[in-house]
Amino acid sequence: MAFYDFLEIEKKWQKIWEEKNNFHGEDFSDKQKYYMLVMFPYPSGKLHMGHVRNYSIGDVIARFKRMQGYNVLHPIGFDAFGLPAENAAIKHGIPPKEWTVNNMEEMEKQLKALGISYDWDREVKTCMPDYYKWTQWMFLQMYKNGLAYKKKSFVNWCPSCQTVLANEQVVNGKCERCGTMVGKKNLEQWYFKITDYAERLLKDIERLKGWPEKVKVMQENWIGKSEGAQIDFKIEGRDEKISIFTTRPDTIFGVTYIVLAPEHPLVKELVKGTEYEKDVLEFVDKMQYLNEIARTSNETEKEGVFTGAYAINPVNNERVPIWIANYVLLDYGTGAVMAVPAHDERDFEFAKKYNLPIKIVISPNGDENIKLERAFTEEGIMINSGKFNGKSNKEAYEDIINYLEENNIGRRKVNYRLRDWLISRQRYWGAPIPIVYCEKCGEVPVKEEDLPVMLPEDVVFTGKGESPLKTSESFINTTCPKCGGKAIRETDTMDTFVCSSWYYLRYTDPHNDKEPFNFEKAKYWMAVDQYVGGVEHAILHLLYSRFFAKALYDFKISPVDEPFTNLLTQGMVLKDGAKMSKSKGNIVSPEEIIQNYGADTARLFILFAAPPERDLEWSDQGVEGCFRFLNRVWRLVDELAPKCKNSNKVNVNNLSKQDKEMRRITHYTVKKVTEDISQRFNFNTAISSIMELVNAMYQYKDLENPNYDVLSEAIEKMLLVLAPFVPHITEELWEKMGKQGSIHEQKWPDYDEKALQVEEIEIVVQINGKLRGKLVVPVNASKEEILDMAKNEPKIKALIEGKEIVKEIIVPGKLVNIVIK
RNA sequence: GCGGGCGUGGCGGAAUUGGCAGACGCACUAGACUUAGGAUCUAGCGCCUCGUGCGUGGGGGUUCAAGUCCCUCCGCCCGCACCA
Repeated sequence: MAFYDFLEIEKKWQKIWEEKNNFHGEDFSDKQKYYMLVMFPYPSGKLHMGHVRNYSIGDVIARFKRMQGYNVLHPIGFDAFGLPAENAAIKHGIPPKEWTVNNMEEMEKQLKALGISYDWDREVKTCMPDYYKWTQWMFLQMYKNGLAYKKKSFVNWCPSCQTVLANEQVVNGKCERCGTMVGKKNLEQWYFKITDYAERLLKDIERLKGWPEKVKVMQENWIGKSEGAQIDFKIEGRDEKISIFTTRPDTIFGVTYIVLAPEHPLVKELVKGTEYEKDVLEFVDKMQYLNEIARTSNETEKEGVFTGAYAINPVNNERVPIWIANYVLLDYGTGAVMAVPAHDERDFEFAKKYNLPIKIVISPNGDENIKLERAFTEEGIMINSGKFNGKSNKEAYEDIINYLEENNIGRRKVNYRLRDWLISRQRYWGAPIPIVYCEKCGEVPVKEEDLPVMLPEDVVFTGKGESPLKTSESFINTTCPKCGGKAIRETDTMDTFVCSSWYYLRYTDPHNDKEPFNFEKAKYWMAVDQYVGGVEHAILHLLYSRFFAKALYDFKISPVDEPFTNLLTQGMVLKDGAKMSKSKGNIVSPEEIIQNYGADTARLFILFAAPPERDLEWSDQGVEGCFRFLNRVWRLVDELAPKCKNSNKVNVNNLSKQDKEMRRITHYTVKKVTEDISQRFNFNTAISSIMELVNAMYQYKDLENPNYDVLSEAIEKMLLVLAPFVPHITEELWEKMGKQGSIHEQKWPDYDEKALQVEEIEIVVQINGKLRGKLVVPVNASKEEILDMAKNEPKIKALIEGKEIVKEIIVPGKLVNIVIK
């Protein structure tokens, strides 16, 4: 008997698949298309178990859909720009390109060793000029359409990565990549105007029926829509006004002070030359050095100072003091707030601390004599609010906005938390922003035909806060595309999330050198039918990609305005209850597992141990178990192949009871696996039902007279349904069975409804809802017959003897419940 | 605080519509084969006070019947968090 030599088998088939190139997605095929996408990896050097899980899930779906007759696009590539490459250059003197290319080669080998059915012809690498040329082209389209602009403002600065970060890349005040506390810097930077798309990004979440609720809620919160009013307050003795945003215009009569963010541009003006100047500027200074988290946590105590200036409440001309405080943020709303301590918890806390007046304008029941222990934020009746008194605050909300608009002192306003996407990075290893600065013409975009703006190689990596591109003479000096005069290049590169915001489109036409992709090809393949990846991209990559799709759709470049129809967020791979990490020393290397057990075992374990969305606890013994199962399959087919090779189609008219039962299990398994994969992606239960089939086959084959036609059918169907999970062993056994062609090019098996039917079924008999006996009855027995048989079952008969029967419930095919007193 | 998810044997997890709780796998126990076994096969395996018993985080409810529906409490994980 040949043993299961997984190393040999996997090598053999990987070579054949590569030569035959049979996982190719065909443009414009008549077959129905299916675009199966996994999030492409950063080329860190080695695959980790998270990758293995991601790609195994994707591969099962791709192979399954292919067998079901779809024209499947299943591509892979590398998100290849980014900091680690540059850090390697600083640390070890290896050029970023060399480091990245080596890593990609290594990871390609590992992906191939896993036997994932990628269309390798479509591989994209974002760091190559043939790709980043088009990333730069995308920038130019954004620029042309007014969605790319430059502005100076306080930005997030990671001192470790020595670059600015987008808001999305700051997690709990820390750098999303390296975990360092992020600071603030006032810099001139490039932005994409994602805020123009806030409403559409929000509204279209409704259309994402195939996305997890969790991700949709996260995006909704991130966009953070709130409705209210913008109201102008005059400043006493000045011409300027202060505009505030509020969601509670109904409380405007309760305003007792105004608060500006410390960085608000008016602050310095208001205090200039006054006795308050010193204190205020000191406070502003202090705030600037605080990081985001210390500044914005609601556990941080509220602090503020009076500016000495007053504003006038436009509805009642009351004079209210203007303060600055840490709890007001410059970049939300207008950076200024009207404070209504009676009806806002934060304002209440602040007013108590600094002894500011509290004026009640909404009362729970209309009563004016009420005392507040804390802010009253619920609904009520308007008081102390002039002509709005006596109305419900809900009604007053509308009336007051109308009043403000009529008198031109305020207007209805929708505000979003989402801010524009900061895309400049002061780093080398990214796509250069295609802009030059001309002495005469100023900021000028590079002409499309001059793309790509190539990354130079004569750079010095200092790791010191400025783009290394500044050290390249050959790069920096250029001529103006407009006037031909002397000009210098923009030295910042683009955030790598720009590269990954459109890669799914490039896969549809990866070798096009005339345009980023052909519209018709993209139209054929898009949208992505199933996207699989980690939930850590719930906001970052997934929101940016949605923005790109919409912007490109508006420019008539993309055929779709939502890129991903269905999204599966896989759980993490844990070891000893924690995420695998170097520092914890709980890493299991995919390479080692493949070496010791084979790729098929690795894939099988990872798919079997938990449903895909859930976290998965690594278990060496679990791997062992999966390896045992594959050996069981191997031995079974190895033993039976000679007897089954030349068998015929099953003659259904000539089957014993056991033959029928074997066939029933075979066909039921096909049904179950088909449903588990296609309806719910429950690979774990699909695999367990195949295990049950194999167990049943072991029993059956050792009977006195097994029917080899039945066994042959069972083996064939078992191998077919197992093929998407463990592609190598099934291919080898398919060949052993004397079958023609690759198992992966076979049609997904059907099941025969008739084979599923049984003549007798087991029925549960309950007394008062408790299990008291079992009964085998003909499948077509009537309710009366079933009840009769149940009552005559000796055990049941004894129990109901002499008791009054209150109720009898018969559920055909399931149970009988006799209720007695 | 708000939002989302989860809680089932020693462990990972099944139970699709309210209908036999614990499929499948791991671990464990006993046996067979064997020079040997960490291979393979067979059997057992929720708990206990062994009953007409108990049991899906706790308590209550609806129902002939609840892991599943309702109420309530507890615990854990994830996301957001002074957003005016």
